Amino acid sequence: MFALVDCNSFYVSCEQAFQPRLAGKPVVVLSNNDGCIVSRSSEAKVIGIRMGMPYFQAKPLLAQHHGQAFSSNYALYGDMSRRVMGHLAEAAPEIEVYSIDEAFLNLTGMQRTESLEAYGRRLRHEVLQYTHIPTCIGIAPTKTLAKLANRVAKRYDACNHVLLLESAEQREWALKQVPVEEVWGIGRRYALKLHEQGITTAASLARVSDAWARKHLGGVVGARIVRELQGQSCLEIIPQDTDGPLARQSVAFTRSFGTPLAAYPPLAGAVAAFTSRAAEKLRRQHSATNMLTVFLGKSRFGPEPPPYTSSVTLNLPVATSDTAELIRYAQTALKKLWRPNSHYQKAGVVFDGLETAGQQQLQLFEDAGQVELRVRLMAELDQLNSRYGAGTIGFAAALAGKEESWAGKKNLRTPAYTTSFEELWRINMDGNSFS
DNA sequence: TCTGGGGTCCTAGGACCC
DNA sequence: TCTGGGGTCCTAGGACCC
Repeated sequence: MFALVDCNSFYVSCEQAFQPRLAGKPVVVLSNNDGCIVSRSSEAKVIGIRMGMPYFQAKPLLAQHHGQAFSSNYALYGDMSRRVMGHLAEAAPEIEVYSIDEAFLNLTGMQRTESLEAYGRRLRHEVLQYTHIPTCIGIAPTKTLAKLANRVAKRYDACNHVLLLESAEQREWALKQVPVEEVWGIGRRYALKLHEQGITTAASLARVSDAWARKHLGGVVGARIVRELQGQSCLEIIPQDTDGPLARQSVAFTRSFGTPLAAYPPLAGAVAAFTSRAAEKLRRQHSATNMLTVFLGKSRFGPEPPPYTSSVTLNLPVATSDTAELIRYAQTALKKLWRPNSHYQKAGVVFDGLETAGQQQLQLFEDAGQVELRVRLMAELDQLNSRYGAGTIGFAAALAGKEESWAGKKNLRTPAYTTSFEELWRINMDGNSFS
């Protein structure tokens, strides 16, 4: 059996954990650049604020209902996530941290001491008590059904945040409650296709043939979804080592600009800065890259016609994680990409083809001592930035045009209460209130 | 004025080789 | 008249996730 533990309105719940006065109010958290809504309290959902809604549209609604918006504070959310996951890891034999606010648990053998339903309720209570983060928990024989049970638990008050699907009758009932577009793995395109076929609920999707699923829902992926809905487990828990960051197969840093950019110099500055940040991520997971992509994006809402993004990919002769070297390659890519009289709204740098650092072959004629020196320089740089804050030290190329043009907005951010000494939670000792 | 960011996996089709 | 076929590798693009 699998459990899927999902934090409710996670970013908003993190803000509420430190500001109890926000309880019961419409509260939202904004995406980077304060662009759109990425997390909503249930009160915010009720007044009609949709996921992904641009902030400027949500603003009047929030004002009217005395709600509040916050810029996203990833230092805080990341740390709160680690606390929640740490507790879950202690409570189950195996855990897969699926996203910042979700985890799958393997519950094999857990029924011996208490019922799975009692276990789920106890777990939820403990997480709430230790972290102030509310969760919902779905428990079922497959990961896809556990996700579905979680959905139903979120929706029906009668479930009281926890739903166990054990018998065939329970499963059939739950499948009927969930629209097909809410099944894990069914996105907008597939949902449209399914509706055209008269398949509107998870229950009817569970009855399509293997061949049909293969043909119309992306091959093996679709076939797997259907089997999992039928109760046949096809997806295992993917555990990860708990110390150090999860090693990714690609690493990216992309951002929208504060204002659209046409001139080359500030774009070059932005791309250099984004390359630096992506290279830091690379080194943090002890990887080196042999493939670099730079892309530029134009506004989808402006007068310019599609395509909205264009990119250039370079295959590197030797895998590297050296910021200076990567900035040089990125500038080469940018020169190929940039067109005069275009107004760019965003840019990004992506590294693919990752290898474990230190395994790369030395380039012919390259001086080993020189390489060693560069590696140490990067390590020093990372340490300084980690101790004194991101961007304390970096490359001059990454500064061009920053303040005037490409740096984004983040005007409504709350303090990083738990990870920054400068921003610790302050308790006002001479009054009765927190400040 | 103002519309996010970072990932994964899969398939189709071309290039290339024998 | 007759013009192979199969395997592998790579990449672009689609679809999905949170």
